[in-house]
Amino acid sequence: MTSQQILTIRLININCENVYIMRTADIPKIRELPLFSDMDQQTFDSLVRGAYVQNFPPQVDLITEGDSPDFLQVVIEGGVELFASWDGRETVMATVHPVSTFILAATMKDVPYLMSGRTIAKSRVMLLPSRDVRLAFDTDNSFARAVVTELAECYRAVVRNSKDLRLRSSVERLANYLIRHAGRADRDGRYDLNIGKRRLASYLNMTPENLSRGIKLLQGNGVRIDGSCVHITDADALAKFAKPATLIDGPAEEMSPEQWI
Amino acid sequence: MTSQQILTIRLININCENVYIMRTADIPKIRELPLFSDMDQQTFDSLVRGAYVQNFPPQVDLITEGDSPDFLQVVIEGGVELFASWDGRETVMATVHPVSTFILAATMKDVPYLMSGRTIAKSRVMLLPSRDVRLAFDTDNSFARAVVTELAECYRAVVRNSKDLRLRSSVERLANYLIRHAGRADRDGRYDLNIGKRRLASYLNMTPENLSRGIKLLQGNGVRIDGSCVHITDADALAKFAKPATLIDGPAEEMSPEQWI
DNA sequence: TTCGGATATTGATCCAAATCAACGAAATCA
DNA sequence: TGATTTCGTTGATTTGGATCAATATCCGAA
Repeated sequence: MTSQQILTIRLININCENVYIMRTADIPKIRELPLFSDMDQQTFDSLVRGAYVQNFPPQVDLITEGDSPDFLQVVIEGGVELFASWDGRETVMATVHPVSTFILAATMKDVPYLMSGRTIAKSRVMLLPSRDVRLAFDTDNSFARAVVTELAECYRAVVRNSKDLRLRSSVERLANYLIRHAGRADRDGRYDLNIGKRRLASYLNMTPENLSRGIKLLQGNGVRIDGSCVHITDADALAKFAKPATLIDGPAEEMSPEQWI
Repeated sequence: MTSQQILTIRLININCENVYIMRTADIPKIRELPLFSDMDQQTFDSLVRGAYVQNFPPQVDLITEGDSPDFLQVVIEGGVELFASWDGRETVMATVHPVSTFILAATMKDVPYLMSGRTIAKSRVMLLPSRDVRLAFDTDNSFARAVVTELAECYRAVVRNSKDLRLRSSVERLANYLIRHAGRADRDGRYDLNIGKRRLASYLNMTPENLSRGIKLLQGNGVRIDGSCVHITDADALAKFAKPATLIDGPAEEMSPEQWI
C-alpha cells in the first residue's frame, strides 16, 4: 500500500474536507518542541511523513473522552480546550496553546482519552498517528527521554492544579490565576485576560456569577478588571491576599508544555 | 571512594539508626514491580547495589514538599500517605500501598517534590538513589519504557482524581469511593474500610463531620457503614446514586501503581 | 445598521459544606 | 485498672458558593 493510499483512507476515516499533507512551513515549528527537538532526524522524518495537518473553525470537537487515541495531536495555531463531563455537568480542565501537544499519555499507553478537546479559535492542528509515535519511542532513545520529561511535567501540572483546587477557595484561585499570568503585563501592570470569563470560571471551578463577585472583591486587593483588561494596581497587596506558592503555581520557567491556563 | 564509604555517608546523612543494606528477601518483591520487571538483570543489580532499606514507625515524615528528590522510594510493607499543605491547610492527596513506588516524576526530572509523604503504619521502605535511577533510565530501554508507562498511569490517575473533585459533590465522591473498593467485599458485600475516617475525609476533600453525615445519607442508598465495616446492602441502589464512570473511577485493572485510595 | 443571541453583571434566595460546640466511644498509656 | 487523649458522631449555626431571575452589554450576522 502506498503512502498516498494510506492518506486517502485517513481522509475518508476522519471525513473532513480540509486536510493537507504536512505543510513544509509547519515542520520547523514542530521540530523545535522539546518533545521533538532531540529526536534523530531519521525518526523525525518518518514520523512527519505519516502526519497531516488540518484547519478547524472554532468550537469543533477534536477528541471525545472515551475514544481511542488514533493520533497524537499538536496545536500549531489557535487553541484547544480540554474538558470533561459527568452526569450532565461539564468542566474545563486545561487549555492548550500553540505550539504544544496534548493527550500524550493516552497515546503512549494506547488507552481511551480521559478528556475531550475542542477548538476555542480558528486552529491549525497536526495529527501524528499514535502507532508511529509509539514506534518512534521504541527506536529513538532521545525521544523516549523527551517523552518522559513531558509526561513528568504534565503529571506535576495536574498535581499542582489538584492542590489549587483542594487547598484554596475560589477567590484565592482567581487571585493566584491573575498573578500567574501577570508575566505578560506591560510596565503599567496591564494585560489582557485572553479567555472568556465563562470559560475562566469553569476552569477555576466556579460559576460565572461567582467569578463576577470575586472580581469585585479583588478590587480592594490590588487588582482591577475592566472587561478583558486586567490591571494590577498593587502587586504587593494582591500577593498578600493570594499567597502564591511555587509548589502550587509553579515557577514561571516550569510553565508546562501541556499548558495549564 | 568505595561503595561502603558512600553507604556510611548516607547513613550519617539521614541520621537514623535503623538502616540496612538491601535485604535479599526484599529483592524479588521489587523485581516483580511493573517498573522493574522488564529491566536488564545487570541494570537491576547495579540499581539494587546502591539501594538500602529502612524500617519506620507510623507517623514519620519520609519526604517534605519542596525538598529535592535524593531517592526514589518504594513502599515494601506498611503504607505511606502523600499530602500537601498551603497557608495552614492540609489535604491528603493519595495513599501508597505496598508494593509500589512514589515520587517518580520528581526523581526523573530532578525537581523538588510537590507533595509530602508520611508513614501511616509501621513501614518498610526501599530507597534508590535518584542518580542511579536516572542512569538506569539512560542505559536500559526496557526500563525507560516502563517509566513512561508508570508516569502515564500516574498522570491519568491524577486527572481522574481531578475530575472526581470538579464534577462531583462530596457525597457522590464518597459513594463512588465505596464502590471503587467494593472489589474486596466478601459474598455478603462486606469489607473493611481500612482507613481512618479522618484521613478518608481529607482525601475526599471534606470535613470529618460531613463524612459522618454523608455516611448517614447513604444508608438510604444501598450501603451501611458500621465502624470500619462497609456493608453494601443494595449494589444497584448504590450505583444508581453514585453513577460510577470508568473515565473517572477507572476500570478495576487500571488501578494505578501509584495507588489512589 | 439593526437585530438576535451569547455573554456579563447584579440582586435575591437557597443549599451544600464548614465551623463551632458538646459529648460518647475507642484506643493509649501510666 | 483508671486516666488521658484521640476519634467519631450529632446538633446548631455560619458561610461560601450555587441557583434563579432580571437586566445590561457585547458581538456577529443579515
